[in-house]
Amino acid sequence: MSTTRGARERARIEVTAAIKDEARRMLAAEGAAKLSLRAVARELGMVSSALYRYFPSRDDLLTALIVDAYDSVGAAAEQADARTLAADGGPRARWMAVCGAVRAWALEHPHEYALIYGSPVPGYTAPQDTIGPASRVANTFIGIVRAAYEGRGLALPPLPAELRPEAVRMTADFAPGLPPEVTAALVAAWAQLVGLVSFELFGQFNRVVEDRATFFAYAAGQLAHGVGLSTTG
Amino acid sequence: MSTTRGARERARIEVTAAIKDEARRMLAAEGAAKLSLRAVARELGMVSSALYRYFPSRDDLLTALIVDAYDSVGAAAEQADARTLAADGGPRARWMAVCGAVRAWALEHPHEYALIYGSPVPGYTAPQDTIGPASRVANTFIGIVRAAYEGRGLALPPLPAELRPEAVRMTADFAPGLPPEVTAALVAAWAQLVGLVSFELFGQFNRVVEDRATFFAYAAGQLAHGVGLSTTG
DNA sequence: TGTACATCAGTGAACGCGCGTTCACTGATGTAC
DNA sequence: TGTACATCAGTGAACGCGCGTTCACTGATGTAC
Repeated sequence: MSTTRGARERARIEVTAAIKDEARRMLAAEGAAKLSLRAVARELGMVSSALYRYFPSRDDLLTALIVDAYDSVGAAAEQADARTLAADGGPRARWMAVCGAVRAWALEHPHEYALIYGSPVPGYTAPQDTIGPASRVANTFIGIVRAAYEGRGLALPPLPAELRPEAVRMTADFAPGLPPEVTAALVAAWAQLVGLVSFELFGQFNRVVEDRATFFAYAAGQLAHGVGLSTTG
Repeated sequence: MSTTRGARERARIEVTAAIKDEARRMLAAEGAAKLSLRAVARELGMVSSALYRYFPSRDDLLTALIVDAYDSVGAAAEQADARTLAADGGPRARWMAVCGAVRAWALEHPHEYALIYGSPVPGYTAPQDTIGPASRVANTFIGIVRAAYEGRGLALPPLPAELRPEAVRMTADFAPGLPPEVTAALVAAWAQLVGLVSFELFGQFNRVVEDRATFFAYAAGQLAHGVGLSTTG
């Protein structure tokens, strides 16, 4: 009974996965706005109404894809960090590795990247479920900087007085124990990193930057410096 | 006759402008993907086919909106710079003013911002016409940094050797006369600035950064530092 | 082990909707002589 | 100044298309006794 019920359940899991895979393929081909339940069903040889057994609406399918995308880039970041740590990399090496992993993931999954870091999909509002997975990459960076801080410490210029309360609050909210200077610098660096990747991915570097990998490594190094990670390590 | 022909031409200009205005309003209400010729026509009390007298296709209307958006943010940046310059602001003050102007424009025109700096519109490829207007903001920053460089000079760390050829090429292409260190830092700063604005606008700062204006000013100051603009001036 | 019943995946038709674009047309405005 | 002609903005109907979602249904799979 647990095995037979398991059979039906396993089938359900497989079909759900197949729907998401096909949806991801369509996302890559056409973009989020053109993602349609009917087209996904057609491609899978199902009738469109059958998809409603798996996703109650188009928006729920979108949400599932968004959660998966956050998890996918989060896992890529965590793995890059773990690998570097295992190879005795210091905080700066880990920082660079994670930046590179985010960029590599984005280049491999441009439409999933656009889904989570690009312009919001019109008419769609992200539900609560996306919050947890959304923070995995940021948490990886926090971990790196925390390790550096607890090691040799981080030297950062003092915060402007106006920002201090906000930085203290942010620190308490999601990076307790870090100095507020570090938290503020980290949030800025994270936004700036996404700016770099988005520019490359969305074509803003066309006719401007040719050697993108080298340029990205340079800019990621700048960001590391911005959060107080020195050139060594 | 020049006046009569002028009458017809003036009417044409007015209707063209009305179409673009209405399209912009719909952009703000629904986003680029939902922009439809039929809806614009409906709103203007015209029949949809009439729009084809003014724009040969939906994509051409989009292109016109994109060009206008680039010009609009470009003008905002240039004006902020000119005002600061007129008030005897130094390069750093000008930098901060232009960063703030870009952010302010983005907050006022979120969908037009998304149109030019967000994820690309699926199925649309920008024609040549957009290149010129697209560079107005960047050119404003180049002008500021050039003034600083030709004044007291800018102290920046040396470039990584691998990036030098690329930085030299970029300099020759669009910032001749600047040291390559400055060009590279400037391009990175520009991408990072857009990252900051996008995070705020696209909701990535929800539950993270509350006091966005203060945070932005802090981050823009960091960017100024990154291109060698010191705290004075 | 066998039977009666419940669950649930998938079907096929239908609903009402909006879209971009084409085309032959009307009628007003502008031009040439 | 008046007339014949050309230009061109706007009309209305039509084309073919795809979409999300609902609903009553069939038939296979699983469950309880």
